[in-house]
Amino acid sequence: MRFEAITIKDIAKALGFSTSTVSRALRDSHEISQETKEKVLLYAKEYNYRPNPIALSLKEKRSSSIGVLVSEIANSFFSQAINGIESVAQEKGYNVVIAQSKENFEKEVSSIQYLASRSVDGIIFSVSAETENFLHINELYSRGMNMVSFDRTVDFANIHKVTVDNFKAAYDATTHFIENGFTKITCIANASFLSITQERVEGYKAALRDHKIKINEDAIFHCAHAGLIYKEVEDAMNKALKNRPKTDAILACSDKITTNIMRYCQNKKINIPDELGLVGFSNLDLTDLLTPSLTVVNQPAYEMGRISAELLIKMIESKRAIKDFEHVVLVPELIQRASSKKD
Amino acid sequence: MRFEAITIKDIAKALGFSTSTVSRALRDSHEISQETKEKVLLYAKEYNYRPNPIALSLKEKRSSSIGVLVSEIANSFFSQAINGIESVAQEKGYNVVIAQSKENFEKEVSSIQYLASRSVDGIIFSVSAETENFLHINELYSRGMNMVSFDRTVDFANIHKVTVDNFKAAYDATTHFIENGFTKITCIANASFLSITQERVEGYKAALRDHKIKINEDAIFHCAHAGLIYKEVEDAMNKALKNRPKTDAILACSDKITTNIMRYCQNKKINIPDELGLVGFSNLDLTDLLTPSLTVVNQPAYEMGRISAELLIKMIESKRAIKDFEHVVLVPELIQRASSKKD
DNA sequence: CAGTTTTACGCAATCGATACCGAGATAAAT
DNA sequence: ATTTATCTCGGTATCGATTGCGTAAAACTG
Repeated sequence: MRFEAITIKDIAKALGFSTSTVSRALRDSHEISQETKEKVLLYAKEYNYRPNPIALSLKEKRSSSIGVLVSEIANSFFSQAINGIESVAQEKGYNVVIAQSKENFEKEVSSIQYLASRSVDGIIFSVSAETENFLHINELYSRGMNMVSFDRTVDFANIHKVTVDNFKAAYDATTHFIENGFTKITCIANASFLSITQERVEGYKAALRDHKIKINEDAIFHCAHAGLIYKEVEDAMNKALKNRPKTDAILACSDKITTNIMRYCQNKKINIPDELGLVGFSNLDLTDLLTPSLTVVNQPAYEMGRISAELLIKMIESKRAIKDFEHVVLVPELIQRASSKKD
Repeated sequence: MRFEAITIKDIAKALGFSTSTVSRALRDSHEISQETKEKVLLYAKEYNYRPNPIALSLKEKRSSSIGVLVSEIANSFFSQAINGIESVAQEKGYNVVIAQSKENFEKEVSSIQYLASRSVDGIIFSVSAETENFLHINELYSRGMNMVSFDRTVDFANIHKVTVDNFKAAYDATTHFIENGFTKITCIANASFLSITQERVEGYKAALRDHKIKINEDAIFHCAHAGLIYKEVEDAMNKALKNRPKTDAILACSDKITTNIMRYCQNKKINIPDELGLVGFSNLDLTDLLTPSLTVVNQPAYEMGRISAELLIKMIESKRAIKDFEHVVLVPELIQRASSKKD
């Protein structure tokens, strides 16, 4: 079955005009008489005429749609970001096409090529946890695709980037621990080559350094699948608590890692914060309801999505190639709750 | 800036063939010599040729994309459902265009018209909490748009529907309460005209009836904005606990209502389950970590998304109009935890 | 060897909308 | 009265890919 819409040709035939006349009448051209315009507009309105965007896309060589590539939709951070992207896109007359990498490199490559082959006008992306090289991104980019990198960004110089100040986020979280009497702080983060991981780990180290606490590289763990798999978090926690019996706090550097650490502590009956302090990066809106309520680093995901979409659309609609690339850095919020405060 | 892809015309010009020959060579037509085919395929591969989907759409009168209308992406149920839709779409070569109603009727109407005007081949939708009439759906539907209704469904006879057994879900949850010694059970649900609300309320009532517990209409509350606004849940809770001082349990009939009730109880220092039992509809994966761990009705959102997409794509690709419409009813799962069990 | 079939390709229309160019009709200017 | 604008409108190419139809050359038949 097929949805049949009325075309400019139908209107032309019905009213006895040519398609060019109808087209011009609809676009309120000065070279069409008032009388003709009225007839056409009336008919168009009555039959609910809408220009076929596909025909327009072919003609204009643009599709008025933008692609979004994230690792997973069903992740509060990304769904909030998509929410922001979608809201701007709607305002500006674009639609949003979504693809997921599922933290898998091959799927990321095929997804991004899929988006490109679907003729999107631009792509907003956050790389997967397995993405060590950016050839696939670079290839598309150098062929002229408009792209904005957000959250987990890439090391190109000339591309718009929208991130949060991950260094500061981790620095503040670590400092918060120290100020609350925790000193044996373990950091469990995503894959080591991700931009966000490096920045967060650096922030963590800097805070320790500034407070004259010795940095122990064995107290830094990486989860290759972004904490998606419980076992990788479990392994890290086992090692963290075994290697360093005095570990008194954990800085969890991603949403899923945070959740899985909570689950681990519940399974192992580890009391938070008495036995172990916890601060996690999380965008879930339930963290205040956990027991103990969870101290979190909350990222302005919606805002990141909005800004990314605005930058991308500005780029798409720009007449000439962009020379000045922006790197927008937003400020994450440390929400202090019970999980990081000793009695 | 614009992304320039190689076209069939470029290949034709480069190799000295006509576009028809190139097209047929790429499609491995029998009327093209082996030699020519090899030349064309080699060149196409080298320059990474991909057919322009927009041109194909115009020709084939289909866009290979499906629209999804939900109330909110940043809702675990819907993001999981979209996840399922996207996975099927990817397999079958479709892309997914997403629109949100934000539980607002006007936005739903404009969003669905937007999707239709974007030439999607079909639409999967769940109506907003404000949607009392279905004229906008019916209008599109009668004009031949392929549509699948999921979750919050509509009362048309001839449309594919994918839902869960909401009656059973509420019946089982209520029975579970009763079996655990709760008898003064209040039900807080979404807007009264939503299909899911009616089914859940009926299930709740039936369970009471079957256990010879008097049904009190004052113990049934409706949240017009699906619990999105804290105040509406707060108001309902205030009335529930005031009007019926003996209320000993709450059946929360949606994700956001559940969360907000938790928040309310925390604010008011109401102990769950000692003072008040709680069972909520929720698809969050954190509910086991709450204190007390939350008894939930978990809906197979991912599966609902997959099935909806499969039905829709089958419909799109069917040669003739569908006559037999399916109503797929999945079984939600009651996960029994601490919030609904007295010591 | 004349006639027929097969092979291998090109031409042109099509999808819907737009825009350049041209042209008839009327009005205004010389 | 003739020329020149001006106003309105139509014809047609275009975007990229597909496909029915036509056809020249090669291969084959009797």
